[in-house]
Amino acid sequence: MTQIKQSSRDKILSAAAEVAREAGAGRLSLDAVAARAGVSKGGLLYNFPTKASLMRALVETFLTNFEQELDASHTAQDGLLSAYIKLSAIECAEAQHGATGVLAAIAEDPDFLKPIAAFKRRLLDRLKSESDDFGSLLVIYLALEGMRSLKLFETEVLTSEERDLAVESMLKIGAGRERNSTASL
Amino acid sequence: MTQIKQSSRDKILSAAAEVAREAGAGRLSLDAVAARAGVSKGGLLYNFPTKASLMRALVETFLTNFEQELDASHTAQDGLLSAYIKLSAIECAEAQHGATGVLAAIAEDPDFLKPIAAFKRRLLDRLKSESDDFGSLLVIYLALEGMRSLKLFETEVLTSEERDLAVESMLKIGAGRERNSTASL
DNA sequence: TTGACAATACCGTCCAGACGGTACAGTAGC
DNA sequence: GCTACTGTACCGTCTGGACGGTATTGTCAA
Repeated sequence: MTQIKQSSRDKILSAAAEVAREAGAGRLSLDAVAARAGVSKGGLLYNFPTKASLMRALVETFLTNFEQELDASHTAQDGLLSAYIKLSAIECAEAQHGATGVLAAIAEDPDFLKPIAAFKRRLLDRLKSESDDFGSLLVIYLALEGMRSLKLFETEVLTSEERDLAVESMLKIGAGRERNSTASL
Repeated sequence: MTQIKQSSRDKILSAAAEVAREAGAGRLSLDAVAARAGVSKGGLLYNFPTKASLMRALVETFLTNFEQELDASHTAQDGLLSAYIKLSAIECAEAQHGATGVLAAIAEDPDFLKPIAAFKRRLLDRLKSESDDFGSLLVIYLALEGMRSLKLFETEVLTSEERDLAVESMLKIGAGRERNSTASL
């Protein structure tokens, strides 16, 4: 019972992300999402009573997924910064990811930026506490933010080789500055 | 005559950016823009026959303004990279800038990303030709992209002091790598 | 074991309102 | 008298969401 509910919710959420990517973030309609998810509009509205609740779920699942993956990667041998760099690299190398749905949520209501901003700030503070060179950390943090931004907008500005080179440089800059770490490349 | 037309156009363009920022990028309506600009809807549609043409103008003016400012900053004493870093810093420190309108255009139609991506790629290639250390350049380029992204979404993740520190670090990383003097554009 | 009922998970229809866009008559200033 | 609008009225379309209906599954007393 929870199985069916879960899969239906997930289908809707990924359908929403797909529609947002194809039609444009501001052109996400419930009808289109329902059609994409193979669900009737009534069914969609059963799972998400309002459009706003769908958007909220889109943002929340994205953030919690990311945090879980980050915590999973952040093991003993990898410092948080290295884990964050590598996770971001993997995410940006993937063919598609759920961030386009987040963009749709923001287009719908700019208030959705608040939890995202809080999340980012919390992450930066965590990174800050593990670094000795705040200046370099900031540059790396911003560079990852930039990489994610380019990916988010699906503008293929960088080639995959350039992205790899950028990640390599970041690890080189960041590795030496990580507190108590045996950072490997 | 061109004066009046220009000021009216500009009023509409900045009004569109304001509406986008306040209501959300995906909630930009012509009625709201007209009201904001102190112009009738007829007047707006006289200047911009379709919504798409308004969006196009929003993107174009943003890109051309940026390129003009960059070329103006890029003097003999300042290399292109330094100029780009400083210009980005100034832009991100400003209370508001026109990029929110660009976001609205993207929300309306993802195709508007194409000219933006082309612009970014051209800029990166120009920077590339003036640098000896492509890895560091990429990190700086991405960091500026990230800074602009944070500003674009108006998420005040970084304090102004942190932003200054980041810029300082970028200049430090980038300055030594800049290929001196005669740069062929 | 079965029949009555209830909760879940949808479907299909309908509608008020918002939106982009058109048309056009009027007018202020150069 | 032309340019550059204003103001209003209107149309067709789309959208979010409300609502009533329904099939399936689960629960529980008799």
